[in-house]
Amino acid sequence: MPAAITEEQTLLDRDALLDVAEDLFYRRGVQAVGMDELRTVSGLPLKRIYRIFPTKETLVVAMLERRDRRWRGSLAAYLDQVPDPRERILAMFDWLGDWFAEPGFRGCAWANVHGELGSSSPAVAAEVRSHKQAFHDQVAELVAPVDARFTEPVHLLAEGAIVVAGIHGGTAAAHHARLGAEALLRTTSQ
Amino acid sequence: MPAAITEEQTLLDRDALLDVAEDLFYRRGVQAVGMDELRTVSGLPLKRIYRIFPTKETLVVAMLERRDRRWRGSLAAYLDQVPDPRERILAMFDWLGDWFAEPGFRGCAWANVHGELGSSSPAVAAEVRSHKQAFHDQVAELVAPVDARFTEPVHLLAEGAIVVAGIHGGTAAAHHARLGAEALLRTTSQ
DNA sequence: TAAGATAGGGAACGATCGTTCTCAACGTCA
DNA sequence: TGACGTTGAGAACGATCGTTCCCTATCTTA
Repeated sequence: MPAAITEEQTLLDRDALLDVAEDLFYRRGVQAVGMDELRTVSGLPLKRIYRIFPTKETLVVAMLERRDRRWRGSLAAYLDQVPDPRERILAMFDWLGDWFAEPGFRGCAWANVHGELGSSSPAVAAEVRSHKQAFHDQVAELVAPVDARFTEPVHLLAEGAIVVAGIHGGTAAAHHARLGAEALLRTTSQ
Repeated sequence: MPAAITEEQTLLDRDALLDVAEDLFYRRGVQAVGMDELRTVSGLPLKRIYRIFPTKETLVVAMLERRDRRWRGSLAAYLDQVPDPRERILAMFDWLGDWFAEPGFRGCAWANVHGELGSSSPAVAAEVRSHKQAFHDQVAELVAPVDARFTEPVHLLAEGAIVVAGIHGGTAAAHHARLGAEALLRTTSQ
């Protein structure tokens, strides 16, 4: 009803909209959720949605961006609590296990979106690559204090665990990956 | 024009249709390819398509089934050429690298479809789980002659390599996974 | 208080989805 | 040869997609 929407309100709406979009897109896939459903669930008028995000594609990219910040931030905060470098590497797999155990866990949101839209939307594909690269670099920083040669296998164990957990459910993949990482780390003399 | 379609013709049409569906679904995603496009590209009348597969979902499941037989068969044939048990494990990563290098490689077809339809189609989700379980068991048979404790990490390295290669392209992930497997295998005394 | 600008609510747009139906044309068998 | 049954070609169906537009109601400013 008012005749002027503050910039602050726009940011609030933007965040509320991303909350709804992230939940629905992750649960059911991007193409299975229409803009009308985002309107219904968020309670925001379609006009406002399209003023904040001119297309569905930009909304998807923004959702992935914010999720990336939160996801990697949560991981970093968890790892910061572990002082020992070797234990910190293994803690990543504990963090993954906690994630897998969350209700509604359905694998890697970026990989899922990439499989669905990666070949038709360059913007989405770029955002997914950006996240995956950032996660890889985060693993590299985590592993470097022990032995940088373990960066790639540790990273691949983590990625493999995410995929397997996403399809089969449960936390077993995180434990298996952790055991694999332990075995690798043992190959370096202290 | 004829008034009776032989069972043999049905099998030929079925295979030709699965060829088209597998190619298009893998390249662009399932939801991005309509039944009309399958008709156009395959040259088969829509009526015949729906006689062979009563719904799009059954077509997707059949496509995944056949791809699973071929994919795992190709891997098994490649591994059969390698007599040494340790080398045979590493050869799996060479085979993955060859796969990653194929033009049009776009990651794991099963993971992609699972991300797109897994939450809305139980039949598709079951087929994906079946394939992933079968691949896991294939890795278990491959690894057991050396040391069964390496089954899970080797499997996760392979799954991780597939995801990373699907998003970033290139064969580097296969080489990294192979190096990781070599390091693991060295931890067991010959 | 009157004029102008912008908001919300939701209908409407053209396109496309998976699926079904119509109908003329043909092969098969009495 | 003629009735029947099945086919191919594609129109048509209702639903839904992302996006735009209309119109009334409200707030802001003169």
